[in-house]
This record gives sequence, C-alpha cells and structure tokens, in this order.
Amino acid sequence: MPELPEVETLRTGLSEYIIGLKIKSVNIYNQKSFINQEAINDHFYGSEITAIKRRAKVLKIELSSGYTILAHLKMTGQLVYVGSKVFGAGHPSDSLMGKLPDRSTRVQIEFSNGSKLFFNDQRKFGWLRLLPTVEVDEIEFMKKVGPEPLDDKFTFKVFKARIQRRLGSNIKSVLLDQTVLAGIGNIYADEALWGSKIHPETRVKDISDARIKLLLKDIKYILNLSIEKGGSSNRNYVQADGKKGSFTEFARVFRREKFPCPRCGEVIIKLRVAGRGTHICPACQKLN
DNA sequence: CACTTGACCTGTCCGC
DNA sequence: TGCGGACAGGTCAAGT
Repeated sequence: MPELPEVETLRTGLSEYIIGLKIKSVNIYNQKSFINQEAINDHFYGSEITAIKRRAKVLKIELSSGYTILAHLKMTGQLVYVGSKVFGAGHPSDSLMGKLPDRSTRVQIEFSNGSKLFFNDQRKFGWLRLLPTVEVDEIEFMKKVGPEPLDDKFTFKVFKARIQRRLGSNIKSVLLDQTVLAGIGNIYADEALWGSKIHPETRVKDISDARIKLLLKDIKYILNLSIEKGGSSNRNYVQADGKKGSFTEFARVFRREKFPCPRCGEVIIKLRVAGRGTHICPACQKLN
C-alpha cells in the first residue's frame, strides 16, 4: 500500500476536506471491506468527523459518536473525496464527478452536504473498521506496532535497539517488519538502503554503528521528502482529491532496474529479497 | 527462532 | 488475439 508518506499525505488532505462533515449514509458494495457493521446504526449515521490521525499505515478517522473508523489501504486502497458541491467548479475532485463509484469502489460514504468519500480497493485487501475510540489502541496491531520513524524520540539509540531485536535477519525484512518500526514498505526500504549503501541481504549484526546511523538518517530523509512530494504514485495510490503524488520521479532505485545508478552510473538490478522485488545498485550496495 | 510460502483478490504486462 | 504465468506499494497464518 501506500506506506507512511502516502497515508500521511492522505491524512492531511482528508483533514482539510471532511473534518466537521456529518455522515448521512453509507453504501457497502463489498461486505468484507467494512468490519463491524453492527455498530453503524447507533454510532455512524449522524455523527461528525472530529479528527483524523495516523499510526503506522493506519488512518484513524474519529467521530463525534465516540467511535473511530480505522482504515488500512493495504496494496491498492484509496480514499477519495468528491466534494465539488462544496468547493465549486475547478476543485481537483471535479474530474472524478460522475466517475465514482466505479468497479473498484467497495464503500461509499455520503455526507449531509451531498459530498462523498469513496473507499476504492482493486484487490480487496484493505478494510474500514468501526470501533469505539477508546478501544483503538487496544487492538492487537496497535499494541505490537513499532515506533514512528519521524518522531523526534526515534533516535539512533532507539533505532539500533529496535533492529537488533533481529540480529540474524537480513536488513530488508527487518525494515519491512512493522513491529520493529512503523510505516516502511517496499519502496522506502529500497530507497533508504540505497541511500546508506547497504545491501538488502546484509544481516543486522554485520552492520556497523556508523552505517546504522546513515540508514536512520536516510529513512527520515526519504520519508520526509516523499511527504513533501505528496507520496508515490506508481500504480494505484492517489491523494484525497484523486491527484497523484510525485515522489516516484525522485525514486533513485525503486522500479528503476536497467537505469543507471544516480550516484555511480552502474546499472540498477532487481533481486528478490524477503519475497519482495528489491532494487539495488550492485556497485554501491555490496554484500560485505 | 528465522525464514519461506501461501493466502487473501483483481488487474496488467510479457512471452509464446 | 488468446492464454498462461509472473508480478503488484501489505499483512497474516502455517509450514520447514
């Protein structure tokens, strides 16, 4: 899915558009895409959106009813707001008027002012889940998920201790492990490893402190840069108003196999690590 | 434990 | 053009 920068971009966009709106109705086209539907009648209809937060790759849309909609987009989920009736002609979501819902729409939420929020998800892996706000941080995922990498408290010392919980594992799987740290996925794992010149199959115990320091620095750099660019839009991801992010243009190795490494000119290759397509510069990122 | 594979789904792309 | 297989930004469960 959407990794941390994409979900964060979505959080910002949605906050601008839907905070304060009142939920009028909901259409659920795919039952599995909306968990805990039994709470809809009493805690969904008529409530207002009060805040939108993010933890790891999960969005928390808080309602005045004391309930929260959690949203996980997984690989292909989108939350798209169509609000031309509110913003008038020329709003970015204009181009989507009349195009949604489409065959990938799993849930449609209509607000009392006539605007709509669409949850589209080609592969149906993502979900919305309605539960009491006080229970959000008690669910299994929230309890076990690792720290936020962009938090000021996420220092070298913390990062090192977190990754060294898995000393014998290759660094790429560890970066993808959400219980070690939150929010990194396949794109930013590859980008950060290239930035710090670490081969993705390097075992954690073989990485020096100096290198761990560089890796942390690059993780923060790359996540912040991507948020600034509105996230990556390789395939399915779009922002809250349907626009694409531009980070992909700044990717240095991800899906750039056969292109030259921007640092040394060597040809970028693609491998399979941790069961995922993995892109490296074989000259910059050597194993040992 | 660490690691792999399969499952969940749909769509696209590539080679024959 | 059609068909089969591989692959796609994520996470879980089960198997080795």
